[in-house]
Amino acid sequence: MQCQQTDVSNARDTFKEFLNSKGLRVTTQRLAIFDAAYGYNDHFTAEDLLESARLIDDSVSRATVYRALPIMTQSSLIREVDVGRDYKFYMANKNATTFKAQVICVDCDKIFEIDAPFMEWYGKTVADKLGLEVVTQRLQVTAHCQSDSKSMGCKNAPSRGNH
Amino acid sequence: MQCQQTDVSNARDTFKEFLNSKGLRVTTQRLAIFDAAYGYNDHFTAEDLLESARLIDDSVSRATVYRALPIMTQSSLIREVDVGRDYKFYMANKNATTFKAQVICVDCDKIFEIDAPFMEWYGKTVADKLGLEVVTQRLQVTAHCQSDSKSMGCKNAPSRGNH
DNA sequence: GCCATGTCTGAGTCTTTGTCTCAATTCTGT
DNA sequence: ACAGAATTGAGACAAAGACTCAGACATGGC
Repeated sequence: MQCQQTDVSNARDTFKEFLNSKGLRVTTQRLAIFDAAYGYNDHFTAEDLLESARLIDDSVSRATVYRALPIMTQSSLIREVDVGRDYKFYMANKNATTFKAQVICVDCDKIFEIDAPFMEWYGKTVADKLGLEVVTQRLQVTAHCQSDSKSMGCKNAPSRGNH
Repeated sequence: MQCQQTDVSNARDTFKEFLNSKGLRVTTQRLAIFDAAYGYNDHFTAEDLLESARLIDDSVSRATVYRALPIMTQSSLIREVDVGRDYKFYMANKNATTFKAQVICVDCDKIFEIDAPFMEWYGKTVADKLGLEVVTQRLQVTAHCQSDSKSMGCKNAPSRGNH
């Protein structure tokens, strides 16, 4: 817990440095939004983030959250997690960035992340073969997870927003 | 070209059979939408499809297009291609269905598809390890494709909807 | 510590994708 | 051809997210 807090503080400083380096201003709203984002241990949506940021600073507006998200994503402190819905998920990039696959349960809406190290190799292969400069890679798996005892514990009916 | 037309006719018949088998009706609108979809040699959005379908039958409404898309997807004659935008792309499933990765150029918005056969193995691995029943798998790569002579030919500025 | 400058913000409006409703229409089996 | 049920079009509706603009506020220079 204490260690976690130190991490968050470090990340916060990194974020401030990032803002400075880009000539962007360090505002209380941006910090509130950042802190809210790092308060999650799981995935969250823009609307989730708005709500949490408002607990820290109740004046934070929707527009500011939507404006802050691409900045935080660009800083690599936050990661976009696309799960093929009409809205996006985000996640604090607390761990070292290894290649991950997202497993999305079609029944209970939960998102699991698992290592997919071969994606690094795949990215290089694509870059070589096609002469492209790879920017991002995403591997998504949708699955049922409610079937049996081996499963990761989802036995819930579909619902939205409980992440 | 002639061969292609035969393919399209076959697909049309397959679609009619699919509708019948599901107790769904064969309507002029559904066929117009289907023909419009098979008229594309590339990816298209729901709005693109609405426009093209109206060239065949100008009474086709937006609601009917959106209602037809899941039916066509279910029939496997059309494939959903998610590229992490706020809207979905679709594609006629003219070729045999192998596992594909989508390469999306961040500069010119073009979508290339390339074989990614190892995804089948990966799906099985995930299923085994986690006790999940895999439903779908998607591998997306975003990249710059305008850099050099080896590239696939995109030298364009960003723009939307030119597929 | 204060000021001027230019960035950032909040509130609300607007856009876009996609869904829903319901009366009118049109397939389909008989 | 007919009845009955599925389908349709038009438009209302919903939700995510972008845009606008006047007022607020970081920031660097003094």
